[in-house]
Amino acid sequence: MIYKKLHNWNITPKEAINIQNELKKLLKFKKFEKETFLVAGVDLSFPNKYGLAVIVVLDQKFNIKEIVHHIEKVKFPYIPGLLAFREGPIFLKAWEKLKTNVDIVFFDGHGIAHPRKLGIASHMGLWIEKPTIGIAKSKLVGNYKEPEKKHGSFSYLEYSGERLGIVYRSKDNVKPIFISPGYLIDIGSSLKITKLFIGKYKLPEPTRLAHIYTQKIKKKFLSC
DNA sequence: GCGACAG
DNA sequence: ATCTTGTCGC
Repeated sequence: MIYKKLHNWNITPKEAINIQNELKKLLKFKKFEKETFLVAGVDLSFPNKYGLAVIVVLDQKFNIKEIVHHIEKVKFPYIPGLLAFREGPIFLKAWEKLKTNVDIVFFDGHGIAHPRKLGIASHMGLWIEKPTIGIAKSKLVGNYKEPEKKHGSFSYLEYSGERLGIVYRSKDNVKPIFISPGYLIDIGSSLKITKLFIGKYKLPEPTRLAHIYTQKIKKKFLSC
């Protein structure tokens, strides 16, 4: 798949923050209305000094339609708030190898639930020009009330007077997941679509499967 | 200055 | 994320 090159990746943390402040002005959100669609889940692992990105495409019945991956040396450190500058470039190389035209992409991390409203899901959404949703296992910023222990319960994640995401209990008695829209989708649709992809586990199938493959391919890579 | 801090 | 086995609890 193709994408729009919005800026260089060879930059300093300070420049990265400036880029985020500029890109957030381009964000748009809307209701997702397609009835039939394909989704993709993205995740990365880090064997040694390398970054390994995996993209798994699923249909609405959780059937795997395509899987692609890409490995290359990581060039940016992990800094809270700047995750996209570490994982984004590697994900985009994998995206180039993808042949299936997907309708929504789930990322491992936040969307607009970010200090500058530009988490990795929002950032990559702007590059690939597709609706994106951020699925994080812990919060980066914001306040919220702990959801009830029963699966299906949720509360809102608020930051600087705004509702940026949802804290959703996907299964009984498990830590909730943090759902936030990335780009071209609103909060309501993000929750609705995410619910459709929760199977037997806490994490939605797209990112859960991407994570499994990220670990599997990493082992092969390390053993040869 | 102190605490928080996606993966 | 990564280093790593068993183990407590639903």
